[in-house]
Amino acid sequence: MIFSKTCEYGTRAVIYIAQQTKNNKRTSLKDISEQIGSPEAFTAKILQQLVKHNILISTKGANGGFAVDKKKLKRIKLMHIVFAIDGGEYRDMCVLGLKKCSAKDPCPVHHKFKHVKKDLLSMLNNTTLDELTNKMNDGKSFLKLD
Amino acid sequence: MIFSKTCEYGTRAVIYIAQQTKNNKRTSLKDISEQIGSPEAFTAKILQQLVKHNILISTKGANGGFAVDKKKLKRIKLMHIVFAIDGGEYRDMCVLGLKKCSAKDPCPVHHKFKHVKKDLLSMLNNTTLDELTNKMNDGKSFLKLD
DNA sequence: ACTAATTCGGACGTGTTTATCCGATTAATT
DNA sequence: AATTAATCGGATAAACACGTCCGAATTAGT
Repeated sequence: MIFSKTCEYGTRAVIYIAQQTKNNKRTSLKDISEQIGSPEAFTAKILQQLVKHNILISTKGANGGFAVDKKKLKRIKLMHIVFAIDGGEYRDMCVLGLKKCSAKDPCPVHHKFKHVKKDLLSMLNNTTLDELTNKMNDGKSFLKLD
Repeated sequence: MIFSKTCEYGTRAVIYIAQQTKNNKRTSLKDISEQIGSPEAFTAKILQQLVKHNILISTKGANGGFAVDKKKLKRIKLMHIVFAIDGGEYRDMCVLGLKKCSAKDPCPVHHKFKHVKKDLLSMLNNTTLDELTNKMNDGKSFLKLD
């Protein structure tokens, strides 16, 4: 859909990990993939990527696992996760796939789409990890639904 | 990006064809793919699909080519093209990729995303082919930019 | 009738995303 | 020291999206 599957799994994982972090728990790959309903080995790759981008902290060995730096919970935005995985391509996306679609040289849909794009980007840019975990803890949101 | 490449090419093609139709010209695959900058053979497949979905009319043989039923120019919406190619998946799309994300059982991003989704869908649902070709004829929009 | 221009349909090839597997490494527990 | 539980990194496989090729069918013009 709008984001790659990698990005979807990655975001769900980060939210779950952040939630556990708030409860002072580190969480393992196995636990994560079970809780968010994602393939384990594939999720491992995604988490590695997020560690490299300093969104997650990992510790090896027994009792190891993943966590989020608590100080960063309010600083990390959805945008950071999405950009870490899918790259910054969303900035200049064009509905019709033109490489250089701009206000000056627009595709026919440009001006009707720009508001949607702006809203999407500001949503990604304003939604914090902290906020999302709160919704989880309220018990009113889910990371796995079939 | 947001739509598949197939869908991007397809939409560009339909807009170009509609523009030619307005000038009472049928247009050939070769012409189309040149004008919108898409791979010819691949575009052929997409156009076939759009013919099957009654968005385009094709005529075989010498002097053949593609056109849009003029009476439909104001009836065909961006949505119809997108749905014909990518399917109706956009209706229930979830940022986090959950199959059954809804107001009742939402993912943590659901309520922040629903406005964006609504705007996107209404944009697709309100933008007519006629309107898009007008922007082309004004010379202020492009279907090919590199 | 013949030729040229075109779409149609099916098979095939390529590339990217999604996904798995396994050995190496690290750290806690016994 | 040995065992166990975990992440890391590289190779590989499967599925899907993207793209090509070519012969068959159709139509217009000569």
